[in-house]
Amino acid sequence: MLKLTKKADYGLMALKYLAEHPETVALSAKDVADAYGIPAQLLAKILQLLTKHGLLRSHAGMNGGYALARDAREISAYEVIHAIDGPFFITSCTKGTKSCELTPSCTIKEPLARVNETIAGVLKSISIQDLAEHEHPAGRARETQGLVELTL
Amino acid sequence: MLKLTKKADYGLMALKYLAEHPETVALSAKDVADAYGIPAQLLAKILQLLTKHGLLRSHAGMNGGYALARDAREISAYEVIHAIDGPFFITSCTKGTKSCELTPSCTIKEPLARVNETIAGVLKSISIQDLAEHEHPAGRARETQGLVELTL
DNA sequence: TGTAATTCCGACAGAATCGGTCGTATACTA
DNA sequence: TAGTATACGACCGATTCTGTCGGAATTACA
Ligand code: SF4
Ligand code: SF4
Repeated sequence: MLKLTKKADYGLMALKYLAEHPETVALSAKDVADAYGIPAQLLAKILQLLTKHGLLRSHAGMNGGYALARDAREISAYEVIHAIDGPFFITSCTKGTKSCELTPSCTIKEPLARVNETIAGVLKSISIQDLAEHEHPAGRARETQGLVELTL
Repeated sequence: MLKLTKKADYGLMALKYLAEHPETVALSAKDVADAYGIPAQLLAKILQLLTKHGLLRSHAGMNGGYALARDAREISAYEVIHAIDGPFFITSCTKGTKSCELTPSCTIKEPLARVNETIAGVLKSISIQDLAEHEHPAGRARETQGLVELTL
């Protein structure tokens, strides 16, 4: 139910971690996994996905690892989710293959498609940088403020 | 992955259908199920859930069925989802029971909680009425417009 | 009073998705 | 050449989701 997968969750954590260590050339999957207690092999696969989608740059071999492919503020949460979990749809229709078979009779897929766009917009408006900035427990620091318009 | 369950989907369809038939006193689960091709017994259980949460009023026996408990514009998509799928959380933490065990080390749950609130806000701003109004294929009719604010 | 329609409820099974592991191949560095 | 790290695919157990079944309680109506 409208829930992020843990893989996406882990991916966001990892990217944030990388964003917080800009000085290092590259961090290995294991480094990041250990920092949070994420299963290392699983995170490795996630980082590979992110690399394949151009969000990270990887380097094999000793002292290898991963680094952000662009500035943290140019990577949106939407991209991360999309890279890890595939196309973003809140409904089962529009899902390319295997759409729900009552698509023809369904009368709410249109409005839901707009809801989908709205939520996607929210996700697109959030950058890794935004996640990293808010260490501050009390959020009294400069606040990123996005305005999302919903037109049904 | 950030996807509506089919139950919630069906629930929304059913409520919309009820909203479109205000003249009838009550419609049986089977009536609605047949109208769209939804498995009848499954829809029955869904409608029962919605009843238990006060979104519908039910009446057993012959000529019984379900009717909206309030005006269609007073019922939000959020309530429907909440009634059917339970508490709304995009993350696995904050989920009361069985939270993800790396909640302590996790540094993104705070920002994600705000994203959660934002999306919940989007859902709350959508009423059954909104869904029902937009039969019009080309959405050039009066548009419902909500503004959702995202503050990370 | 009896019967049909209908809600109500719990249990359950099959399917799909998800989380995580393993094994191996490949690439890079020293 | 040895060691470190990514790359990739197969696989499996756990969980969640979808849908079905069976039966009990309610109500209308003949
Ligand atoms: S078609 Fe209607 S029911 Fe089927 S998935 Fe899309 S929205 Fe949900
Ligand atoms: S704690 Fe962090 S990792 Fe665990 S669910 Fe919440 S957000 Fe995801």
